[in-house]
Amino acid sequence: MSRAKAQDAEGQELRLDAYLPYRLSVASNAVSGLIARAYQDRFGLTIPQWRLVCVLAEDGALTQGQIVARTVMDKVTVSRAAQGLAKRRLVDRTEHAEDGRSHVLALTAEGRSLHGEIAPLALAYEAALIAGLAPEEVTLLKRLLGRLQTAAGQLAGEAEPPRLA
Amino acid sequence: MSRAKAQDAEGQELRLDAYLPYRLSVASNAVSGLIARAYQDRFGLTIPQWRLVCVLAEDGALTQGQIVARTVMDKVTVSRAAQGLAKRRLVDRTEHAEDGRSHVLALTAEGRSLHGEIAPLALAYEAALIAGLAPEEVTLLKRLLGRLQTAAGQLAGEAEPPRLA
DNA sequence: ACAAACTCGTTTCAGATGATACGACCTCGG
DNA sequence: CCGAGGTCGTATCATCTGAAACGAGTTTGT
Repeated sequence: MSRAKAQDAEGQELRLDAYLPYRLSVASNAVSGLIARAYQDRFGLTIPQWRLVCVLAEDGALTQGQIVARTVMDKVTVSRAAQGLAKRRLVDRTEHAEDGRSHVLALTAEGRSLHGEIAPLALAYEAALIAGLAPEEVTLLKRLLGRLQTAAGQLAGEAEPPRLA
Repeated sequence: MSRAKAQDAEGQELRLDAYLPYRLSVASNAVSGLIARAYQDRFGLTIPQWRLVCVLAEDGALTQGQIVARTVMDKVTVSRAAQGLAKRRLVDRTEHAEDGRSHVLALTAEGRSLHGEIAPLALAYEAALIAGLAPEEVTLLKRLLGRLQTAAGQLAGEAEPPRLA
């Protein structure tokens, strides 16, 4: 009995299947793998490239730095994705007028057309994934994911680990 | 108006910030990065190694094949994680009595002791991550993640993409 | 005006990842 | 038996990733 009490005091014992970071990682890998294969097979796009196309279609022309801030990608990843897209003439890189270091990225007509093709497929995948869920569950899920992300960001900023219970 | 109607018929337009696979990936990367750094810095464990330690502590001795089935990891990943742990004498690899190809992995005393050290930290991280959430929200989140995982698995099995709406 | 310090983006390098091929072993049918 | 085909785990390779160094350009301070 004192053993059970000690466990309560420490929080529950650890079970991998119930461990949130594990569940999150497994679910994310399953979904990302699915999506990645679809875009790769159908359009020859990697996920970073797809994200670039997507934000450029949404926001118009952006510098790489802005894309790094907008999406949560490393600047190296963005750089490579931009090179790949530029080589295929899906985006246009023009010199930034006011800053000689920076380039402005924008979709070409072909890039916009590609985005128009992929977007319905992307939405169909999302719809298929959440087919079994109630709309309010989806809303809540997205909100919770956002909270986890910010919580992880804050904890990463702190040098110290969380206090042990 | 006919334009808005057409959008409705296709489902909403695509916005990256609201796109579930994106949100999931970003949240997972943030959490995994945090956890990975913590285990690496404090105990010199990679995430696959940590998962191995965890399932061995939970389930006792297992073969690598069983671990592959139990966790969702590639057999190559498991193989390398097991080698690393064996080199540090945290797990013991003994020949399988009935199958000469297979090895049985089990935690050594040192491995169990390490697990005892990490588990509270792991739980503290989880607790810190979900600090802002209601308990029933956490339960629901885990269930929803499970559903996404199975949905992704099913879709990956099918050759065809989801029907466009 | 000029040098130090900073930012943008690329390159390089080291580590992680997973598909594939492989060697070793087991099993099953003849 | 024994050979075909399967499974367990490892090795190899090609790819992806991000940390760090770097060149080019800009800003700041004096």
